[in-house]
Amino acid sequence: MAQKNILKYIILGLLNHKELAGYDLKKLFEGEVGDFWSSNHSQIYPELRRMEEKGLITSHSETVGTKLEKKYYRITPAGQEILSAWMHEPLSSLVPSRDEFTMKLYLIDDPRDPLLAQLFREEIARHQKKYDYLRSRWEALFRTQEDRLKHFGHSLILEQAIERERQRLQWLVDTKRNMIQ
Amino acid sequence: MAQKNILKYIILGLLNHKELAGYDLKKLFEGEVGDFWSSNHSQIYPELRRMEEKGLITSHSETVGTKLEKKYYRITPAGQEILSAWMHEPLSSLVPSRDEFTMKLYLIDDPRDPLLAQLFREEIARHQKKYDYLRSRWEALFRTQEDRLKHFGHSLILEQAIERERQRLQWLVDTKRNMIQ
DNA sequence: TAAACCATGTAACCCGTTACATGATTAT
DNA sequence: ATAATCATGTAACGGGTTACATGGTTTA
Repeated sequence: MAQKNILKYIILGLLNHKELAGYDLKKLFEGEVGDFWSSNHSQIYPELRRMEEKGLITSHSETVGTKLEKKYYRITPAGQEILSAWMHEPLSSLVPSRDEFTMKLYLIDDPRDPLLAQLFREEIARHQKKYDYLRSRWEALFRTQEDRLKHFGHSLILEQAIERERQRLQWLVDTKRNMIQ
Repeated sequence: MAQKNILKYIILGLLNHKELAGYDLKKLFEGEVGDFWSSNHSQIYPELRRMEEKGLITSHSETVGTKLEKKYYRITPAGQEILSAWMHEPLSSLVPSRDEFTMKLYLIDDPRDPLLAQLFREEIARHQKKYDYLRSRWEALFRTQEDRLKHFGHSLILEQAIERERQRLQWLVDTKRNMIQ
């Protein structure tokens, strides 16, 4: 085994709410799910086929217009069992973060290296942008308490991501200021 | 191309300080570098061979004891240029975090689901452990100002990681408390 | 003398990305 | 008309993990 196939469980989890076609899943990964997980259609379609072979999902086609076929997938009891088992399974161990900023910073051993300030500027810009984006997502999705309750998990991870970006930005700005003078 | 080969630059950056054998790199990835990046020897050795073929590094063998050979690698001017170019290159875009906790949380839409509290307990335990570990690493490595200056980048990313864990723990504890009652 | 560690390699496999490919439908 | 989007697939490739494999050296 190389890595464990988490995509399978994500798909099961999404299908557990309602039936979806591969294209719908792709759109979800480009939209609201995409803030936390992404996947390309070239990975989704073969995965769906394998999951159907294993009996975790079933499919039925519907025609859109006159010729175009849309293949909807629905979770089976077997699939729900697999999903539930995964949800109850302990979390696997934390993996190192592995971002480029961290690694570049690690390799700079001289506080006077001019690269240092540039690196911080870049990282600050990246995270500021992400922070703003996530906040706008929250505004769009969870302004009312009703929306927050209806998609409880989603609102939680979005809030957590916003907090994470806020904290990271603050650390970056503080550390940069302390370094420069 | 699938993913970009960052390991190459990490290795170049490590060899830029002093010559190292594949086994030394493996040990670094199990030790202080491992907090932020990890790699197996099965990936390191072939990578070193490819890098030597491209002229980024050179090797010379030394015998340990009477028979055991240790193959030391040294960065070449060509390798230093590649490393410097990467260091000056803009950071590539942020990728979604993709951890299991986040995804499981996303799939829980009911605030009363008993899985919720269990998930938080687990995640808190994981991050508490990581937090304690990172703090002990900092204590071991950077108690004196001299040590901090000597390995400036390393001390910075360790501090950042500690802050990150601290903030995440706080969010987890606060959110769990608000949820439960 | 046996266990732990040093030291280096290869092979199999899976995941995820990019690119190739085709055709229908809708919006401008 | 034509561009954008819908909809579904396959192919090639690189990175990373696990397992297989071998032998030397040090330590308890």
